[in-house]
Amino acid sequence: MEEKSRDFIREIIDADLAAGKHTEIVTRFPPEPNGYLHIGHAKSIFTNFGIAEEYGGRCNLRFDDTNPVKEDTEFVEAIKNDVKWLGFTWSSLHFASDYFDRMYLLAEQLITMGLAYVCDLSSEEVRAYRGTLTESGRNSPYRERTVEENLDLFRRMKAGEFSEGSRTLRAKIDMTSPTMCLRDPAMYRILHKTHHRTGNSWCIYPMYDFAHCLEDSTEGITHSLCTLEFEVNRPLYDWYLEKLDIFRSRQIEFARLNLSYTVVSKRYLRKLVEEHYVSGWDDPRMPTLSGLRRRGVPASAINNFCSVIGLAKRNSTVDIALLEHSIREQLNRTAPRVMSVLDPVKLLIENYPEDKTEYFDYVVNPEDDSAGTRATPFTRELYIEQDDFMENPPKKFFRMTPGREVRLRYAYLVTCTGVTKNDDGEITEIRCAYDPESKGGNAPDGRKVRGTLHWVSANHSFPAEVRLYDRLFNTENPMNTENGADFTSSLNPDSLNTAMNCRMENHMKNREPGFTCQFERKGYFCIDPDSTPEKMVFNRTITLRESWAKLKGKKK
RNA sequence: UGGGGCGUCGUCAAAUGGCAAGACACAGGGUUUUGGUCCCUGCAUUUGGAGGUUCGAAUCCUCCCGCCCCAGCCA
Repeated sequence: MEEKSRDFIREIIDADLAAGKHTEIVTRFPPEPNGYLHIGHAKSIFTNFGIAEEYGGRCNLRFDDTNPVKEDTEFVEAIKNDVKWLGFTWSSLHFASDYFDRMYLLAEQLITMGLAYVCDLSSEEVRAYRGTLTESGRNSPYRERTVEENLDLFRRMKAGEFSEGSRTLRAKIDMTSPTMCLRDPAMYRILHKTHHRTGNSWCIYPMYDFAHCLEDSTEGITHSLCTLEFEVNRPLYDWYLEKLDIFRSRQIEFARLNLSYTVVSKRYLRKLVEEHYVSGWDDPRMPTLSGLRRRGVPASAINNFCSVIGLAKRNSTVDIALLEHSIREQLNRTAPRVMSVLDPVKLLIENYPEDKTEYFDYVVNPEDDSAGTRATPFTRELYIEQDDFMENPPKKFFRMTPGREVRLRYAYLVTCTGVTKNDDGEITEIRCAYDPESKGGNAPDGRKVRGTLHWVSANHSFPAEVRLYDRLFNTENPMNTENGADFTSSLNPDSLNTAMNCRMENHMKNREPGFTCQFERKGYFCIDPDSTPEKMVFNRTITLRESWAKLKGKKK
């Protein structure tokens, strides 16, 4: 059985189950439809859906759409799509706005119980009456209105008789409470705004604290999992459910995900999009689920990452290397291998017949025997990677260099015989001689050949665009800037480099956007939706681990 | 300086009074027709600090220190 230790939430659930509190575990993922989902949400999705699945229970998808000024249906569809992509199926789909009638009735009930009142204080006045962290607040002058008056006023609020912001419905709790949210929190505010689902049928909208616990309770959510910042709101969550005497959902808070070299906050991601630092919510550099998907990150890698980082209450920042590891691990197992030359230079094999074409067996995926082999054409004129050749190489460089023998993967051993340069001194062509006895790349006498190069046949390849992505930010904590500078000052100017003249093997021609593969020795890539049959576009998902790059860096 | 939380390796994170897991990162070595993968090895005598209880403490007690959250008619 599973040796893995349980996190504190599963321990609580186990205890609740043991105590006979529930017969079925019900959770929910409750996004506000005001932006796109990001990797932080993936953690919430993974735990909410994951726990429900594990306990044989249910998990709902619920849109927390109680604020019409921020929300939009555009986001609803995108969010549903992202949740499905991660591989989860909601038990049922809900909208907080579907419960507006019920919430309204429960609000009236609280008024009737003498536990809520209509307050005419302006927002500034409310703030002044609220007190501070160390001084208690004062009662609103409207606090002692009669039930009848409150009911009448609240109904007229609903009917649209009052202007926006002129009144609120407040819970009557305790203005002296050291817990700020218990100082007569607002339950309803007046907002003469069109809601994306209810249109103009409402002009009063419930506040989060009042709405959320009712949504959970209504759906029979047994464990309402949310992030740490809601910990201080829990007394209020419990207060509403207790006073109304309805199903008691239990709120449990866990630490939200922070990732190094990344910004995970809707507000800042929105800024990146709106001010065009990136091409959109699904820009492959964005930590949004749509961005990661377009980048070529498999859903399985994200889920694996979520399981590896664990669940706890302490604030932490996960090293992005952990995510990168999950991505490589997944892709290594599944991605077919391809030889593509990103920065081509011509390689001429002088002693190879001009009109000859040979085909070599190419292992599609060494990690997956069932992927089989493919025939790859080899001719006299090839392309190789420019940085696989150096005229004056440093120590430990064991690629091509004048006079040295290297292997052309799966084909032959070749020895560099010279180079051709243009007037600017740039290398336009590398020349070499092959050993006909080394067919397949095997040294006939067992001589050692350290370097192995990838290549494509000039006449059996086509040009394509490749977008080389790197981290969006240069600093570990982009929010931590020098003397108050904006977080955009942490942006990595080299997060995107576009290579326009890459050479692809011909068999890549018919592949569709989303197709993922490994360009050998280079990294994992996928076909971008911008791709057309005339001009294919690839995204680099992530490089391979590069001990050579590390070595180079050290020498410098 | 009110209230609510949290401090275990560089980064995540277990251990629930009985010899401080694991992963990532890092370092070294081996295999290799990808400088990839894979495989070995090393990496906290000590758990924010100081006392105390105990045969025995990361776990219990006391005091101290540090960090996070709350003063929206946002969620």
